[in-house]
Amino acid sequence: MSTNEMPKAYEPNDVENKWYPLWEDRGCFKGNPDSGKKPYSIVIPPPNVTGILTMGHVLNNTLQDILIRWRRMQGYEACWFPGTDHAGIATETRVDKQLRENEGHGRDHYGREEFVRRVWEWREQYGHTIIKQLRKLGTSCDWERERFTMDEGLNKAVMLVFVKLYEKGYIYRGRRMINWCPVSKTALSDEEVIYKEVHGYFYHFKYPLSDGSGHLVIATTRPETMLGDSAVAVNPADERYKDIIGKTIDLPLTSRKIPVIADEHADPLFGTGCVKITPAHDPNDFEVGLRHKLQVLNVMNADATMNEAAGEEFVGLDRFECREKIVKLMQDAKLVVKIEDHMHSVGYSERGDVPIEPRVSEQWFVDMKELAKPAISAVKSGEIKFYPDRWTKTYFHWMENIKDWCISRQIWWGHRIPAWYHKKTGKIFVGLEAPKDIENWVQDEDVLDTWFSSWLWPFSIMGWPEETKEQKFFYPTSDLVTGPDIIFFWVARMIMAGYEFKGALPFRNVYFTSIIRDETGRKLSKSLGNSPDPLDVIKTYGADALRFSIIYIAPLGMDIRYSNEKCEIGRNFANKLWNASRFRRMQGDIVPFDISSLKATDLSQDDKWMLGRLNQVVMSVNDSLENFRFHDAVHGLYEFVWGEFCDWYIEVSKENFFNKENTEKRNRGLGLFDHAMFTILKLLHPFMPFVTEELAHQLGYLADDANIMLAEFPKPLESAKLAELGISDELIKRVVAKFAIISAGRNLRVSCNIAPSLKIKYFIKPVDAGTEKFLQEQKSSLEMLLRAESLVIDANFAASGPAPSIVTDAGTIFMPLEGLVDVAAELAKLEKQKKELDSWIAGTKAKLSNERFVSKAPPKVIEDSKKLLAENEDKLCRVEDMIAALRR
RNA sequence: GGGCAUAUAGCUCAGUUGGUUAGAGCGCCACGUUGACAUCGUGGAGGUCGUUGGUUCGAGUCCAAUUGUGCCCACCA
Repeated sequence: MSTNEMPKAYEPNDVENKWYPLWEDRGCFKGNPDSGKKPYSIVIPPPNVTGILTMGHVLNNTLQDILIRWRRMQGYEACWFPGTDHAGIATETRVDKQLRENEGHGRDHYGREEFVRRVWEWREQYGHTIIKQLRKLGTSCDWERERFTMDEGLNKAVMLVFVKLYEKGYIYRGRRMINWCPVSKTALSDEEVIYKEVHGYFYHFKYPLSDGSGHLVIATTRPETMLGDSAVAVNPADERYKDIIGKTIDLPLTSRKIPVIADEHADPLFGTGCVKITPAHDPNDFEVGLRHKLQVLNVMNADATMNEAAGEEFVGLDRFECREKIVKLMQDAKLVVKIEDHMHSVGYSERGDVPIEPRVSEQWFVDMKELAKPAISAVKSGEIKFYPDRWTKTYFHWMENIKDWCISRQIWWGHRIPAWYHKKTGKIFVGLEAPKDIENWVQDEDVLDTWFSSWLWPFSIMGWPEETKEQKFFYPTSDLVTGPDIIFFWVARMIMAGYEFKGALPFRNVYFTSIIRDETGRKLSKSLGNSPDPLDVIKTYGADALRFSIIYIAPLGMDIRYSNEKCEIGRNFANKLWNASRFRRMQGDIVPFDISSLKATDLSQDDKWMLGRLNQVVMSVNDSLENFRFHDAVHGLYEFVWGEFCDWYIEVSKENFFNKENTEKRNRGLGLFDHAMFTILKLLHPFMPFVTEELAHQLGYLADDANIMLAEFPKPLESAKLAELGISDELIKRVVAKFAIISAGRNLRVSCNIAPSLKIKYFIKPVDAGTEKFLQEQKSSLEMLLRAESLVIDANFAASGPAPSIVTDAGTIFMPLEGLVDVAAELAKLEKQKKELDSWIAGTKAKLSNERFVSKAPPKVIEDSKKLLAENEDKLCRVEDMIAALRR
């Protein structure tokens, strides 16, 4: 081995492209239900088949990959089930658009059967993009188990569920007011409506009474709907309008007379207290209409243009054109009282990005109330846990007020509703198979909401309704990682489906990810152009860097502020690992080493410190991951690897490594280094799969055909072993204090402008005999780290002249420089330190002499305070001595 | 209108059950190519924890009020 095999800087691209196919070929990702190990499973939130990888996917899938790799290394039979979602409306829109662009005709030109065929074709050609992209990120999904929500097996599951729920009476068909998207021309569920605060106008119109006795003033934000008005309502308790109830109105711009009715819906305190009632175009009015048996007059077409019922002069107008025209006509007729600016929230269609239109139509619904019950208690009892826990509140609120779910969609791409209508009798047939005498029946034209297949995902992906080994072994799944934006769409419904159809929870833990925003806090979106392409980022920084950085910057349960530059954190860190490994390679091949035969006498204090800290890190990484504290795990590792292992351990090791004479000692040092490095690589592997695999091989820790991703995840040493090796918190503290002396020595050098290359004399006056012995043993390493010409450790040291010095916990370090010392500056520095100590001591003394503190605070706290007080008093003495010496 | 979250260094965030006079990264300043690393090293400056009040021997950490910000739900004709 020679160093020129390892370039100075880590180049991730080749490494990543090399390992991924190898892992896949070697079957590293496979989940085997017969292994006899403990199961650990995750189902991917299926990305839309039309989708391309976004930063949101990166975060979400990195988290899942961390969990799955960690559990796999821990010895679980880990299986990550991947797949894609057919995304009904999105896909249909996409393919329709493409056909229009390429062939000049939209979907209607082709007819249902041909269009659906074209969508499948499209899916074959483009539908695997995101799956390929996920591989670039390093996700260790069991790709052989990839499923699509329109697969035959999943279709069977969907059909069966529909029939079962129909037979149970939970699914029904009804004429209801639903949310209608005029662009997609389909019904939507309540959850697919996005409310936006928009600026509009509040139009106050006069509605003349038919008997000529005057007029009422009504206010509306949607003048175009007046063409469909069926009544004007006033509150029955409203004295102002008592006498008008029962009269009729001549509805302007129409030839219709509509009644004035009394209904609680009218709020006497709002506006004029009179409200126009348009049963076909407003959900509240629809209810009023039902109560009063009013005519439901639909004045719009499916695309939200006005229909014949609106009147001749309005037919064909778009609803917004119609609005303007009506306002104009009302103004001409002097029926406009006023027009006010008005901010209000308007429901928009998620896909079409236009205001939805309330519309009365025949749709299929699921009555969710019974389904919700076990799903509520599962989360209440803690059988299913949410991380962060606060999402349970959102969940309960929705579940406890759950509404019927509108599941039919007037599109072609999706699972077709298994309902047939008899041509003559109109009878409804619902079943898995079409009726035998099919010639007498027509099938329902609608397809099911995409989520009606997604909610079965945790078991349909495992082959349900067939009884499969996979289900027996991997269901319920372990953890679910998803965004809180689909808690209702997906998470809640999966829980309901799990209990209803499998009789068991679908997953035990749900981790809700953060939302990714740009640096200025805006949501990432295509239209804002602030959405980086993860593949570009991977090319520039590496997949490991992207993965690591995004976890590193993800605050717990809050939004992430992302920018590409943040990936430098991960890139630099990968490079740091690379160079630490490069350094190791320069010291020669790996040597035989067995941690279990190690004795305390084999170890330097620095070794013990390093092993002790490494052990703490092992514990905390495992603990953090158990609690889904990814951020903590990553920060702990970063800090340890960079700030402790590289900054101190490698530096102190150099003395040993560069001295080739004591082979035994040197080899032991190399072995210890390798033990630590391999442990670090394993700990980091779930976060940075590629570079860790590469380095484990570069360093010779693994056979060519072995993989770090299948190595055992580090476990902490037993406390007996730690004690046996002389590793304790006390020892760790001592070594840290030694490092503090070195930092102080460097500080002295810089503050006196001593060239770093210049070797100088240092003196250390240790605090006590124990420390003196401890430091004395490590004199040569101290000399090296201080770049000292010489170092004297002497409890009785007294500077002969003015000597810059710094007082630390372990002792005082001096840098005597005859003639070069700026006495005033030194004094100022010491005075500052004295002042700080004085005030600290005064504060602590006051606290300790406070009777109530002494009587109420826990003994441990008091003891610690006293100990610190003594230490700091001692420190103060030393500082004062120094000041006196300088003044002499 | 209801709910959830959040407010800590110039920026982005840590800060576990209240207990040394608050930490990290980036940025900034100074110095530096010392036999892993300038995607680097060494040292340094910089916050009193949104505001007010309270509980407590002791509060960034608990409580109340208040202000700002973000999100969710409901509803406003």
